[in-house]
Amino acid sequence: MSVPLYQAKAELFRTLGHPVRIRVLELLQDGPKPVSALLLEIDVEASNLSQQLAVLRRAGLVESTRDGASVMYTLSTPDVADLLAAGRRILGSVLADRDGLLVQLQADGRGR
Amino acid sequence: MSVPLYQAKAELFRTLGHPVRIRVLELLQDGPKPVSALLLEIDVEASNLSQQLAVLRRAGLVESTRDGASVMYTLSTPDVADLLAAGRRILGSVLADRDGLLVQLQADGRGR
DNA sequence: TTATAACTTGAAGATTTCTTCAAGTTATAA
DNA sequence: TTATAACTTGAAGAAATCTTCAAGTTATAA
Repeated sequence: MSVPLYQAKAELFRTLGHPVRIRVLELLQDGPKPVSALLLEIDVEASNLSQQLAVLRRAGLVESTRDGASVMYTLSTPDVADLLAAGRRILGSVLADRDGLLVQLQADGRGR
Repeated sequence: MSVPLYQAKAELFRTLGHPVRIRVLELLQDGPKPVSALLLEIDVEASNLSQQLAVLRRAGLVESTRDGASVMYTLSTPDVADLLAAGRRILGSVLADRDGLLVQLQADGRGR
């Protein structure tokens, strides 16, 4: 019944393995946001975003609370920021500047 | 046709999203190891391990060199360790939250 | 009450990823 | 030369994940 630790880790990383989910987490680093705000910044259909938010919720990475007609999302722990930052660093050392991604990465790092 | 940064990030995380690949990276943190040594510690068929090693190689996370009849694997950057450590921390805070909820839930159930 | 905005959900087909198998290298031992 | 150990590879069916659609909530405005 107990899930091995390395499997829990794999599941955590797999949860991050989707462009929309990555974007959501990055946007939430700046503070709680309603779905409508996420929709303005991420180019995806509402139902699709909802599906991805559900994945993040199930993994325990975000939490939602209803606020009137809208629903607010928050990172459930600020540690998520560390993970994203570590990811950025790895990309930096691993990416042999394919089509300028490295340059984007540097700009991104300074951004926040 | 450049790959957006957040997509590259998602691919990186997805690469980590497999128990065998996680274990390989963890084992390689202690230094280079031949496939035979990995096989001793990970319960998986040789061909399956090879497939997973190929995924890690394609992602640029590990490098291999032939040494006589055996093949040595190394982390291509020590930054990988940071990523795994960050993952561990998140798991810690997320599981702690979960457990807290579980306790609450049980207490609530007994209450009525 | 009715309508609408803001989201979520379940289902289903499309796409990816996994696991396994059979076959193929490369290096060394007999 | 032949055999064997140590790995890798391509292919194929199984399993998991994605995207989209239709339908359903919940809260508020008309």
